Amino acid sequence: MVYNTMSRTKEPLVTMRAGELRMYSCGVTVYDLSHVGHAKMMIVFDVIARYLRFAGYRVTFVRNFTDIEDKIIRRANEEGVPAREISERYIAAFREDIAALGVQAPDVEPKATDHVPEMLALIERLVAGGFAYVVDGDVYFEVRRFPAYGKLSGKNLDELLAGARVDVDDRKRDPRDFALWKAAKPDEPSWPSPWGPGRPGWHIECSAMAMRYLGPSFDIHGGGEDLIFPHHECEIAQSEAVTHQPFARYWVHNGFVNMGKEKMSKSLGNTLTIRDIVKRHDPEALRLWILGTHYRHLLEWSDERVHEAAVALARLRRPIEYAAPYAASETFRAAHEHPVPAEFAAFSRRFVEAMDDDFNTPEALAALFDFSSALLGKSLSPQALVTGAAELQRLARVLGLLQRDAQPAPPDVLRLMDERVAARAQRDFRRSDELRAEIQRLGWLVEDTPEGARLTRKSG
RNA sequence: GGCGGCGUACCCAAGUGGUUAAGGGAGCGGACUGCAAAUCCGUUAUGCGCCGGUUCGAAUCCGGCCGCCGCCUCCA
Repeated sequence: MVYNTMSRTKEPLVTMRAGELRMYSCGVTVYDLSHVGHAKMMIVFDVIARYLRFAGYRVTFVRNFTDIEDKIIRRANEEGVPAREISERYIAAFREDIAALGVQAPDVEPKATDHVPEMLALIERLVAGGFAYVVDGDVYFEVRRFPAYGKLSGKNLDELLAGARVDVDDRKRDPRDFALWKAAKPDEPSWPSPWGPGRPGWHIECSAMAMRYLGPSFDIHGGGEDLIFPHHECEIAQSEAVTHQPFARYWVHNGFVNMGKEKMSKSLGNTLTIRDIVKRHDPEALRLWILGTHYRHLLEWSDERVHEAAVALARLRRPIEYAAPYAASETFRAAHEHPVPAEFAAFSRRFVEAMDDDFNTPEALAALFDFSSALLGKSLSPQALVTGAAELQRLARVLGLLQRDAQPAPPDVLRLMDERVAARAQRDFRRSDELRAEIQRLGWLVEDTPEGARLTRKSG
């Protein structure tokens, strides 16, 4: 089941082509560093894509870059460099940031400026079909000609007009009409067009790129909830006016990350960049924190909550650390080929059921935590522990968690461990404790167990 | 004003008609330990913003009220 903004209900997921799923999600406008809000959106759609693949779909995932836009141009003019330099700079920064978050690259990452011909073709068809009109080199979509306008956001045209704070531009036939093409102003990048040099409006790029890579009608279209109106509403209008078929079947929108009670936004100056967060938190902890709340719900930024997630992550990971020595040994080399014990099947089933229910990651995580407890609690056979831990990791990876295998300790840590074992044998606990503290400084935790001391990497 | 969302324990957060209201964090008591850590056991909501109603039965449905938030303008 997937919650569809269009119907405002959860609907069974039925793809247009059996076994195949085509998905488009609106990317970022590259004029500045990305913040936690972007991180949430990227992680949410990363998990959706991962899960759909896990569930057996052949997924084609497209996510664009908006690399021509007012704010990019303004910034370029401020710095006295070409717009392209700004967009390239922040595309590179964006890629670095989300790679640090473990977000997998989509199948296609188109840039708006590489698809101007496709946009022009679309606009020409809209003009030819009477859905758009030209004024002084600008081209506007005439909302009145598309009666379904408002169907996604639940707005009706009259109310839109009543509360209209839209820019009053008398050249437009109606204040609600939106720009498909903007005539070039001095000092702006421009492309030739049948209506003179200019640049594309914001909405048309997504229609053009989605259609180019996914066809006129595809399965899932996603983005932040703020894009429902006007962005996605406009995409639907301009696309469906041309194609006469549903642009996307399912509209999926993620909830925001707030700073305190306020929305995070550049204009309020309360953004927190991904880079700043990654400096002080394990990226997987950030991911766990984000996935601990349903994707459609609002999240309030808190360093404390992310820290708690780091602690929880260590717990989740523990069975993998415990299983590592066995898994590495010769005897269990083929452990992955052993079937997962039946007693663990319930956890996998619960995980899948949760994810099938509109990507309910909090519930899926609960299943993983219970799984983890089951692996830690009873004294399992090494074989059960190894296969169970492998299954736990396989599921966690669908959420982008527990990506790393347990790592062997470096030689200097092992040397200190040997020293500590010797000290303890002589009941020299003072020395033993010193060594334990020393090892901790190197990033490893020492746990004494009946089977001897165990080393685990410190996390969070 | 229009549209939408939220209010569940000390904190975060699932659950949207039916056994004892998930899970994580935090606290407290205990076991284990040389001490720890980890783990385990016990414990912290007879109640899910408030008031009514429907029902054999509601956190879940309906009505009203209170509080918080988002969109309607660039925004993930």
